[in-house]
Amino acid sequence: MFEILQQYISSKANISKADFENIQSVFVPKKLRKKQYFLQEGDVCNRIAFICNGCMRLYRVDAKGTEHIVQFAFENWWITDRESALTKLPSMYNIDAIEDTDMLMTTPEQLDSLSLTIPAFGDMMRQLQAKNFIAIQKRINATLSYSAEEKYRELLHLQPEILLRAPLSMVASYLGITRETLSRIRNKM
Amino acid sequence: MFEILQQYISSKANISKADFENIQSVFVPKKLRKKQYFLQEGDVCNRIAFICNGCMRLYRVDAKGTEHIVQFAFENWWITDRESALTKLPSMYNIDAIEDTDMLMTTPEQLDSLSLTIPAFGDMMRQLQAKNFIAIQKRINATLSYSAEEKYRELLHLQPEILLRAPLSMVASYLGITRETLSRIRNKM
DNA sequence: CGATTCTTTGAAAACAGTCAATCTGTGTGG
DNA sequence: CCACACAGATTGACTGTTTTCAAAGAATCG
Repeated sequence: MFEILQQYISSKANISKADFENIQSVFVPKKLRKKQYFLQEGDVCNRIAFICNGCMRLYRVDAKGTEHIVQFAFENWWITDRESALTKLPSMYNIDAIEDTDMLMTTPEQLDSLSLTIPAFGDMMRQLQAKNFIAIQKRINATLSYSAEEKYRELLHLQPEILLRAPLSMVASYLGITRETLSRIRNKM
Repeated sequence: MFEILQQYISSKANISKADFENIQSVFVPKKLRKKQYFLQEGDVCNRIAFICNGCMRLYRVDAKGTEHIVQFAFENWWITDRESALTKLPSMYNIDAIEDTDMLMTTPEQLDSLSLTIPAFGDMMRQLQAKNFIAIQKRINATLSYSAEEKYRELLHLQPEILLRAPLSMVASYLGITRETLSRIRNKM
């Protein structure tokens, strides 16, 4: 699993072997079965995971019991609840695996301290956050501007991998529409 | 105007007078009239502004000509289009003032270099980005989970200042609903 | 095969959008 | 000081989209 992390890092930043040893040393490998939780609502999140293999989701359950998926994460993505990690308050989100998943786990604090001691790593993390922010802002935009069908078309265009790997009911939840509506849209197209 | 920035910074980070001199030196004061643009769609954004006084909005105009407000910004907020600033590509957003506004302008690059030379300032900026990310994630959540009325109630609860300072048509655009729907919701309550 | 999980379909109801007209308040110029 | 224009907010009637609820139809897995 560490090779995957190494490949990922070396594709994004110029980091020496020695530094990579340091980076590697803060991670712990972990496997999750499909449906297994990484974080449950009510728990404080003090972990962040790098996904080597598999697929996860971050979602919230509303008062009526309906799930709303905020984020999917695949290979070479990071996943955590930043809010709870920052505030140390119980999380309102759940994170679980939607496929059997291999990941490398560490804490946000350890990533921060790596960022300080290895500037190139810090730059990489900042780049990452910036891209993340941009992606999420685009999503706000899509949610505000588009009808159900347009949102689906945009997803098809920008993130087709989600459609290949997540069940349609989760795709619907991610788009903020019902399964039934999504089913009808697909049928029409 | 610089006193406002100084107050803001000293409330968030422990920074010496000398360092503050350095920080101050990269900012240029600028006044915007109501309706004046800070950024127009199609231009590359290479500026970031700290708002000392007034109120601005970041929004997109869709194919039908409808405006969608992504963000409001008030006193002690920063505003920019991170996407265009990072990619150096033309922006798809507009930023303008919805009140006469005093601001302090600089470039993202200068903030980055300050972050490197003054670690406490860098920490502050990272904290800020993290909070920003959390806020925007909550907004995704609201957009996905709530009906028009629930979104309005949440706004009333979490960001009442928007209702006090922005015309209702803009509030509606921010919530992703029409003026008319917002008007009817308010009437009913 | 049987059981679970996921997807589709239909009909009715709720919700929000559209269009057009009216109303309200504010500020400007005669 | 009044009349007018303008921007913003409201209202009503209508249309269209999406949800809801209930049922049935695939697909997957042990």
